[in-house]
Amino acid sequence: MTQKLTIYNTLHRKKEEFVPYHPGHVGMYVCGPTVYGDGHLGHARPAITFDLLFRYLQHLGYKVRYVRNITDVGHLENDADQGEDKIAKKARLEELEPMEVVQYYLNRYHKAMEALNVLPPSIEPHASGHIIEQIEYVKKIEEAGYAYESNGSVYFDVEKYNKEHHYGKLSGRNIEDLLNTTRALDGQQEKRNSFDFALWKKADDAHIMRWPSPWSDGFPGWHLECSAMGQKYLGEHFDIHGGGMDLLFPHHECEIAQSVAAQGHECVNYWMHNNMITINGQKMGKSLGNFITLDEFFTGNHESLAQAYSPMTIRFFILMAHYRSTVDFSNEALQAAEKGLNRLMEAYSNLDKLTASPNSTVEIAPLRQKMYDAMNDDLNSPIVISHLFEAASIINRVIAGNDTIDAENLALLRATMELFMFDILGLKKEEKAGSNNEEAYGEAVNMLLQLRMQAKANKDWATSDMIRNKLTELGFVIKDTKDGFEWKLDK
RNA sequence: GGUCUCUUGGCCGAGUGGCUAGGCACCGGUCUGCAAAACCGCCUACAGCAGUUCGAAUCUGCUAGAGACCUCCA
Repeated sequence: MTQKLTIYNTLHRKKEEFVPYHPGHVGMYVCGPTVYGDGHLGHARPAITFDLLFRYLQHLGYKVRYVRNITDVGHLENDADQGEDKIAKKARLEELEPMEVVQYYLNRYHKAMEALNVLPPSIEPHASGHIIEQIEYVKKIEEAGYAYESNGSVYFDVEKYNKEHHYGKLSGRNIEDLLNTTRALDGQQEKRNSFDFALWKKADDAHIMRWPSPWSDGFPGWHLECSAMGQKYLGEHFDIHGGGMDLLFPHHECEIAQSVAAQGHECVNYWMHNNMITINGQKMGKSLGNFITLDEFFTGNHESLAQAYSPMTIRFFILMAHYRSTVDFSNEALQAAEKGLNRLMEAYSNLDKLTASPNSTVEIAPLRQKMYDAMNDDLNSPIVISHLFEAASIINRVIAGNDTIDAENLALLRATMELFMFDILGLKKEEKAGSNNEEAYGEAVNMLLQLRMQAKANKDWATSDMIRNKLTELGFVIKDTKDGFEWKLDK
């Protein structure tokens, strides 16, 4: 492990050298999707960002346990008291079992992730499968004195917690600000303070998804699953917790409060947050209804899309921006990504055409190190890509005769492109979207036979026979008909 | 309203005190029967104003604009 990775820690608002809690091992938790709808472009961002990190950490030699949860319970529709579980609501609309809805969208999510070449995490725990752990977690917070029960629900006592700890240390808030920004839509008499958050919610009669607990039949609060499952699979201390910036507050802030309350200490060393994808300058999100699903990108079936964009184009597009910057979606930007990616892929294919010279006018080792430097600098994928384009340029210049490369550098060039393009950035070759090989080859055969017809008309028997003989040799059976031809492949 | 962030060339997007990425598009050239690709070259930007400095896209202040969070959200 000669490379020194630095990552931006949201907790301290600065880049820090990454030092794992247990040498050689990394525990990493990332907030996954709520599976009550199709994944959209915004979901691809954290998946790809932390896939990049996962791949790079593994390349550096760490044994990584990567946990990405599936939220399938507990998110409330509107404000905490009147809302009903999002998944339960959707289920009733579609007259399906809640878990049927979960399974349906989870399958589709996995399919999209696979298309994007996002590696599966080590563990993908479901919130619904960890109700017991969550109840135990609430008990611990209760025992520590940071929770109170109210009408069958349990809330976190933020005011009390804040007397001994800083509630808001991650998001840069303080409790006074939160008091001043009380929302008009509150009306939550159960809570002592508007900023208290639910640990356990009593379910009303209409609520389908419910579990028994010491307090009521109900469901866990939505910050709880990450604390409980993170602790279960990664321990009381682990290295990295990631997610979208929009989860910073309140979700991750509450997680910290929960773990400090339950365990007496924080459990995460590095908090990482990816920025949002915007559309017309606005965040792409469910609530705004301005999202484009991944399937729509892959098929081009959306009014805002000028064409279909392949999964690798989407992946490359996301990697062309740094994960902490916003990325604005536009057809021009995606088309630029598509063309740029093609250029890289073609250059990689052109490696086969290179022949080594005794002398080299290019040196690959410094270029390779620059790619490492960029990755080490808080996963600066745009810089890595710029150096990949430099590598592509070298390949093309050697072919054009403007540069020469020796065998050693050529081998290193190939290894470097494979390492960074395929292993670390996770790009892969893909068939052109919508193309059908067999159909295209068939049309080419038709064209040859058309040419043969013309040759026959011109009594150019040499050309006509040459085409027929050559095709027969290749395994085609040609039959002349009264006004044309037929062919089939006899294999 | 509170807290925070951002504003880079036609478009996307790095860069955080001097060496001024990269991609896409455009334009000129080489190559080519023509084209495409490739190669060579061109375009040299940092919202505005003021300040700090030998020197600022980069630091400070103000102004303008945009966005995020404060409510489920990747």
